[in-house]
Amino acid sequence: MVSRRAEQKIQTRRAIMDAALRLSAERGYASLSLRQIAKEADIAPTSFYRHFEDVDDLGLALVDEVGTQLRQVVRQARRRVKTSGEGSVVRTSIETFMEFATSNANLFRLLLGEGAGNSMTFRTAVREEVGRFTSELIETLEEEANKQNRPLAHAELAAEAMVTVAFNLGASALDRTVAERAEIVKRIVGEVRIIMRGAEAMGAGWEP
Amino acid sequence: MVSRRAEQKIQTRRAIMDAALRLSAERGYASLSLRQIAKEADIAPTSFYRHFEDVDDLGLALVDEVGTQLRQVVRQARRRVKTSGEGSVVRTSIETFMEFATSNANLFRLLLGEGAGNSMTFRTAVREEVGRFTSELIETLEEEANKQNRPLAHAELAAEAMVTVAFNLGASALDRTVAERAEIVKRIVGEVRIIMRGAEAMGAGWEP
DNA sequence: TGTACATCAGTGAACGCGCGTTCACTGATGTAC
DNA sequence: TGTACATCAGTGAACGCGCGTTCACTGATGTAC
Repeated sequence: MVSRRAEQKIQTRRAIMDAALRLSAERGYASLSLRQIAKEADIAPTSFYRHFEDVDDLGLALVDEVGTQLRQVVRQARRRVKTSGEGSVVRTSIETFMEFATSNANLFRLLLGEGAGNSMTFRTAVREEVGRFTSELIETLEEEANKQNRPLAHAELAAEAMVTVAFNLGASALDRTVAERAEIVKRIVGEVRIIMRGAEAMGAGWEP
Repeated sequence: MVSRRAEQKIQTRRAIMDAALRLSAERGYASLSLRQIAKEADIAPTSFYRHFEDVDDLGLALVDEVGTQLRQVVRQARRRVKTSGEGSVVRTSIETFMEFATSNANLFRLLLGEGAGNSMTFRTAVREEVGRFTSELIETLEEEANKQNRPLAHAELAAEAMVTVAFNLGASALDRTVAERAEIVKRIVGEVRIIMRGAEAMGAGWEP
């Protein structure tokens, strides 16, 4: 699979995916047409079929890609904090996440902008990708709790709430101006802190 | 505006809105076509224009309707708890909310399933409706905090996080079986409690 | 290395289809006198 | 009350358009000998 032909094919596939991302940023993934994508990618509409079964199949490939990238980036940030030993892991994760979301708005919108409105397969794929992300956050929370000897109640619930807040407010930030976006990031950090505090309070057996 | 003609017109308008809701439950609002809606409503495609400017205009009317209904229902539940004096206001609100969401799945999906992927006007309208809901929750939280003499920190952030969690997990519950749905409701309640606890902990000046 | 054949990414023409929108219309309902 | 006219919700034909998909093709690249 290193022949000129194979390389060319991979390149075209890439062009199609990039074209779809560019278009979905403008008009949303749900309204993409095969012909629009083909035109944007500079290929004949019929050539699309050499790479994907249909537009939905392309969507799945994109969701997979954005999910993988996002988890990679956040994992790296977490590792950086761990080894350097400075900064809060949770907070750094959120900041890195928002950075990624902002600079990969097109990819990210795909993961969140479009919960419903699309085919069932697509929705399921998105949900799984978000689930994978949540799982990694649960692990991080539990590790951190053990290390600091601060028990956490309901790490799964706390993680799910954090991811839901970050992803959804994060998605809403993409439409906004830079100033508004900064404001939203502040709110996300504040809300995640409240959740963290609540989980710690419940873990400590603290009763109001 | 009580003439036979006017009554008829209102009835047809209702038929169009109901048709759109039925169809959007199956295929999602974003993929509705004017002709499909007209067919489902048993009118000629051209008659649609006697009631709405275009499909987007119909969407705005639906968003307005579902938002108003939802706030009304939750407000009533809150009042009931207040006057009877039994049960937690917050918890009852969530339960009522989920009941509404479940039994008005079509309307509700419209409010949440479709954050992006649609026109900017539509997204803005949805956001405003959710904002109105959040505002009412903030008031409730503050009233409750005063009454119980349990100070709350960042009521706005806490309310936003609660609404985000409830709306989004709530929306994801609509696709599921009854058993899975019950499970999700439990998770929402758990997560909202964590948020509540966090806000109280921060308000009490509790530091870990 | 040269030749003959196989592969296969990319193509262009053609298809039938559902779409949104326009237009001039119909005929029941409403209004003025 | 009866008559003449105005209103206007609902219509059916027609339009041009972009859509997804099929098909037989081309010609560069790859492979076997």
